Amino acid sequence: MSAKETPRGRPAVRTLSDLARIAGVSAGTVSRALAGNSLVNTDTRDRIVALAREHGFRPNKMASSLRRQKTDVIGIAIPLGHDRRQQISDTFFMTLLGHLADALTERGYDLMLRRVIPERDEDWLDRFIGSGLVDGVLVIGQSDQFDRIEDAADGYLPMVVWGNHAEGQRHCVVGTDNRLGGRLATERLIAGGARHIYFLGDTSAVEFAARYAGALDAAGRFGVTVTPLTSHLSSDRLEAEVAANLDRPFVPGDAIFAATDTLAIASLARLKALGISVPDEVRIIGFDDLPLAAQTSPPLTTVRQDIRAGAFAMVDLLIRRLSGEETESIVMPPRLVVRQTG
Amino acid sequence: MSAKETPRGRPAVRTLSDLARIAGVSAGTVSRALAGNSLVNTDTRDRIVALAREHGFRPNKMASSLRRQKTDVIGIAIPLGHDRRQQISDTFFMTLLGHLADALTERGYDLMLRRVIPERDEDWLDRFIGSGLVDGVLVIGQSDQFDRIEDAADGYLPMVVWGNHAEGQRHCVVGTDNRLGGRLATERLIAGGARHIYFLGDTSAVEFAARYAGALDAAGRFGVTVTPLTSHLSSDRLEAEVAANLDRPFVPGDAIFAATDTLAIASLARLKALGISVPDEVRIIGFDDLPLAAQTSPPLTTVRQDIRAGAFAMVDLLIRRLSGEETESIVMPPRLVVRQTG
DNA sequence: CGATTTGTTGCAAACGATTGCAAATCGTAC
DNA sequence: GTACGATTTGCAATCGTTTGCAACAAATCG
Repeated sequence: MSAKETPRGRPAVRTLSDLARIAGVSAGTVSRALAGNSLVNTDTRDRIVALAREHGFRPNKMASSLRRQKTDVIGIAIPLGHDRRQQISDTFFMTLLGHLADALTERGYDLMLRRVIPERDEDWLDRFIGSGLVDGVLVIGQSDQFDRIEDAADGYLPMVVWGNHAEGQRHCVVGTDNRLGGRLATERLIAGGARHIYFLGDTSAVEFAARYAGALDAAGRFGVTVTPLTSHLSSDRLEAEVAANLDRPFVPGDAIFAATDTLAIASLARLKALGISVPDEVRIIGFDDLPLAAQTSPPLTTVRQDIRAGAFAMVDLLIRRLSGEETESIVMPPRLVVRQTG
Repeated sequence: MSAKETPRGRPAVRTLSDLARIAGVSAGTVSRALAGNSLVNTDTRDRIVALAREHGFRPNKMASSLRRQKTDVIGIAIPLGHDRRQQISDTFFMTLLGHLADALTERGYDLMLRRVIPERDEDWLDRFIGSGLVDGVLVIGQSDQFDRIEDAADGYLPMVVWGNHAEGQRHCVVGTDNRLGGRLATERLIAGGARHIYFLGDTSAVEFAARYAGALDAAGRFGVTVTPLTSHLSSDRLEAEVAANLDRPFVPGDAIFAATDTLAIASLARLKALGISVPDEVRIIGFDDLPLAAQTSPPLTTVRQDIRAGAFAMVDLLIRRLSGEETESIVMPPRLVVRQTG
């Protein structure tokens, strides 16, 4: 009982050498046999593969990674801005993550998830990149870390970021044209008679700032005013902040453009509680088109981001960058989905 | 330009030996210095740490893991049953995942996510465990893989599963008392006058089967009938299946117990579209108490699972198992949250 | 039958960090 | 001035896999 044993009482076969001894060949041969495609006699290979299966042997990935200088793991970093402690559970990011998992799995990569709080750890991105743990990095959301991401991008090719695209930026990004989206939503509200628009969201996040800017673009052209109402997304603050922000007298011509469906849905619920009719008294448009948007009552008018397409685009770009290509960013067009709230 | 260079043009310092040469010490000393707590002269340590920072050096985690036989990574496996292609984006799992990420990060572990399709890969769990990539494994949902999980648990201690607890099972599980939850929901419906209950969900998944069983328990005692209506959770089928299942004449005394809030919310929307009033004509109770449940209209009555507590419990158990303890399973009590639909 | 090719295998050196052990240094006490 | 203990440091083996190179056998050719 000195050596580690399997449940069935056989001494465990843990290394290539163990298996090699049993098979009566060298470790190198076993390695080649299990790798499949190399130059090993077919009979030997089959014999070794059979033995490996029988003993439940699997090669140690750490050793393999070290030797090959390749881990077949893609890192996914989720920077959580100071305010949004719980943002990782934000539906949008989670949906994106799900699709990324699909796309990466399909290509044979594992995902390593890292939740990051930038102000507790200045060095988060370089640490992740330099750890040798991952072959490439996907960053979900720029949060307030735009500059740090730019810095990292200078010395590190295999990185793709979900977020907003700014003129002349150096890191490769996939995202929706947030400014255009903001413009579309606002134009729609104005066409419906809005004279004063409340923008609900945290404009210190780059992507939301762009949506806000789009709203201003449209509003400016029609002489409509836009008032930002700061609301954060963390589930513990969201409801209270929305409630506080909507605790005001609404007058005809008021409308709400929410930076996110999550905020729009919370607003909808809040206004209903206040006895304010949507869309008759106040119109609301959201952003994202989460699956739920279609199921609220009344169904939410919103700006659609194609999350699935975005995820697959990110993975595609990353794979190309892994082989050295300097890919361009992709900005996807948003689409206004008109339902009943605005 | 022969060696790899940093953006600023210095030759890159990639290994302990590189840094050791610069610092004029041996690699071992650098290792100890960076590890912090060892027996190195304070001055030398500070000097080395400063040099490391200056050159942006970080030790290679692969090599470290290999040598220490420890990765500081916890694997999270998400088995996707045959029908639920997209289940990874199911809100419940995503919320759980978010909390797991919180809890693990707090303890200094990284997460390695693996989406798994059991019937395409019989060997998924053993492969994950044996890869040497992870120190321990959390499995999110048993799907239809109960037996395989049992097998793996025999030879592998550091594994904790989210799911249903069955009498005498060997793997350590954290979950809600699904049967009790089903009973609570059903009793409530019956107390409200229900004479016939439709169970909406896929009873081939263990956890849902238990909720169904709980419904039968309660119904049996009161002579009420329960009809299962199979509905899957994958986002591409959900809406259509719910629609099809609810396309029937409802009579007074009919009520719906949905295996999941997601299904309950879809039902709510569907009934509204059909002009059937909830809860006046049909009462609905869901399961999970997702954040959205409070925001539907009318707000959803549901059975609450404490996802956050569950996640932290899983991590806690796993940590204890990592140090050799044979922990017991934890079954958490569900709580009926009465809102307005049932 | 010797020389060359082809096909398989073994050998041993990586990959980069960690760590037990031995060696070196320093200070201090006798 | 030597001896002893306490710190610091260096040396070298190790984790388990991969892979270039050389060795070997079998097969082909002249």
